[in-house]
Amino acid sequence: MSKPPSPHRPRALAPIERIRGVDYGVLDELLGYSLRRAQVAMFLSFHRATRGLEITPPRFSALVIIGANPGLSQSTLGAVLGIARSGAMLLADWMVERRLVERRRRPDDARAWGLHLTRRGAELVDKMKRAVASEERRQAARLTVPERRTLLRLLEKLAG
Amino acid sequence: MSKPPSPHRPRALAPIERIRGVDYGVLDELLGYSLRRAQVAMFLSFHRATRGLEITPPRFSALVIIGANPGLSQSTLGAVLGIARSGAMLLADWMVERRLVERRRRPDDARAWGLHLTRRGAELVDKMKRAVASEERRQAARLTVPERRTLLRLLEKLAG
DNA sequence: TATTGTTATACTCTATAACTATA
DNA sequence: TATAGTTATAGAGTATAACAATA
Repeated sequence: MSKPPSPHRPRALAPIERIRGVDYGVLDELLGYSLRRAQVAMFLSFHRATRGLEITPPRFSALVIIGANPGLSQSTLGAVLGIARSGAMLLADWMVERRLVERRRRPDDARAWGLHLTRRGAELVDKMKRAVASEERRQAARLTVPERRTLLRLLEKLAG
Repeated sequence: MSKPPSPHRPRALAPIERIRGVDYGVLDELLGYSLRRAQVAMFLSFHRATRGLEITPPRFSALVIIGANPGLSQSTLGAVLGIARSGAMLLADWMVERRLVERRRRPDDARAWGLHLTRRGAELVDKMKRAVASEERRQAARLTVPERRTLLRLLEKLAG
């Protein structure tokens, strides 16, 4: 790989500690705040799983989605991830540069690209899926198995 | 108020829709992804509650924390919010400029500022607390009351 | 030496807007 | 007219590093 030794900064990776002696007031009763804390915790878990790779949650999601939906257009990818077309394009550029994804013209619509995982991309996704799921299980070990299932269900219900 | 008509962009406020016909693969089973979707949903709820105000979740959290802990230092505020000292300072500047917060010297430590809500700040926080909690109840109406309580508990347990 | 606040700087992510090619 | 992709630009948020004053 002809990539420079990755000036990839570690970017302050620490959980949001609960500070002793501080009163969190109404924050402790708000879903928004609890969600953020939980999300930071899971982000750290994700980071442990993908250490050394240059992967972020949106990049991981994009690769998984492309793997499950070969030929997906960039616009649809953006819609799935909840980002603008222009951002989806940058994401696609990033994946293409690393030869994880290929753009192929679509026979049905000459405007759109179809995104496809390369062999290399598929292998990486498989590896990451396993690592992320495994590290997630480790983090979620704070919960019982039924609790984890309940949490997933309630989150889904909340997000609608 | 002598503030310009707020060049405050609305910043693409839309939920992350589930796109029909797209296979989400393993994402549907990962807590990380579900947490993000739920968090976006709650952010939108937060935004509806604070519409017109220039408030963001970190600013709201900061004001609540300062209200509950008068005299808090900027460094501690940063630790509570999980951001760097320099960012906590910018946050404090923002609140001081709007006369929501005052910096007062602390008798015990001449290096640190103590942060205090002004009258105006306290009033705003009270108003926002009610609005955010009320809008959150509306969003969380997708859940039953015990479900909401369970969700809060599981999130807390997960974040540790 | 360590910590608080401060300043300067840089980087990441993502949005908006305008443009082009095609539908 | 509408949509996919592209490009350029801008802004929010937050990090790191270095410095002064104080502990």
